[in-house]
Amino acid sequence: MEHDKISKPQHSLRVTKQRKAIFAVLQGDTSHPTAEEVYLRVREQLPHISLATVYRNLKLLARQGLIREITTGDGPHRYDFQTHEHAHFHCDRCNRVYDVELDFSTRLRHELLRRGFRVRTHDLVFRGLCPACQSLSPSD
Amino acid sequence: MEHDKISKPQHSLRVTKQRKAIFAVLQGDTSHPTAEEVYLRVREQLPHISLATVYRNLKLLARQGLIREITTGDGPHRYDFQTHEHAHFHCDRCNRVYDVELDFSTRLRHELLRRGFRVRTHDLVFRGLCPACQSLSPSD
DNA sequence: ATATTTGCAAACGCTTTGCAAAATT
DNA sequence: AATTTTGCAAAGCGTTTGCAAATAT
Repeated sequence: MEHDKISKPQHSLRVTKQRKAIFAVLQGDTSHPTAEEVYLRVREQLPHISLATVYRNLKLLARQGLIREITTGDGPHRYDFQTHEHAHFHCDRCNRVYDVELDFSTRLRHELLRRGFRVRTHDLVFRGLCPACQSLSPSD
Repeated sequence: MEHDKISKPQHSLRVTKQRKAIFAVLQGDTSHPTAEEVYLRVREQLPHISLATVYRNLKLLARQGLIREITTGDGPHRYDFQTHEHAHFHCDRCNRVYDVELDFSTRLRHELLRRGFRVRTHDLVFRGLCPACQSLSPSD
């Protein structure tokens, strides 16, 4: 107990039906759902799951690097099954989040390293109007 | 809330002492303060200002493009007097936010445009350990 | 057998809001 | 005079947490 910090066991993730279901929902949903949206979809399979469990697992899975947490800067976090290098576009109008396949970080991470920063993750989020919303009248 | 910017009339910004003080604090503080921190500093000048007024004005000034709102993805928003193109680094350990002068968006914005997106803003936030925190033992 | 995980409810941190009074234009 | 802005308190949203029971290892 005097060596708490170093001797803590490594949180071995257990395979629960809730965890599996959450992961599965995300795997089959490319819309970058929020925790609430994941909850609603998981409930179709597990009607008694609690929202807290969804939040807990999304955080956990993200920390493990199995999924990706997206911070849009407006509203709730979004979750992405895709963990590979890519950016996002968040539409001001419809709130949809689009994947943007851009390879930009290799060079930039390198620059950060040169400046002495140890980069763990990064988020590149563009905001504006998506193609669909540009073709609508400004009022509706 | 979203359609404010397109449907509301010209919001002619009035020059109040609160607004001036908030802007001035930000101008003289390169630490990327939170709304709460701005509040505490403004209170030295205007002891009766309310936190709500600070929040309101920071949002307003950011919407006008006079200051920049930074979303770190963890904790409160930060505010930056610097509005020119640059990225940020948010330290996992000390929570400091560093400016990172990187020129990356011209090319990327161009790519987004080609894909039909109209980009209004973007945010690039790196996370990890800053130089100062790397030289400390993991426990303290 | 032990550690983790769950559901529930309550609390949390940050931010926004309704209102009447005050200040700016 | 008209409109915006303020301070206050209350509510809001998204998220986290303490707990005892249930479950996975």
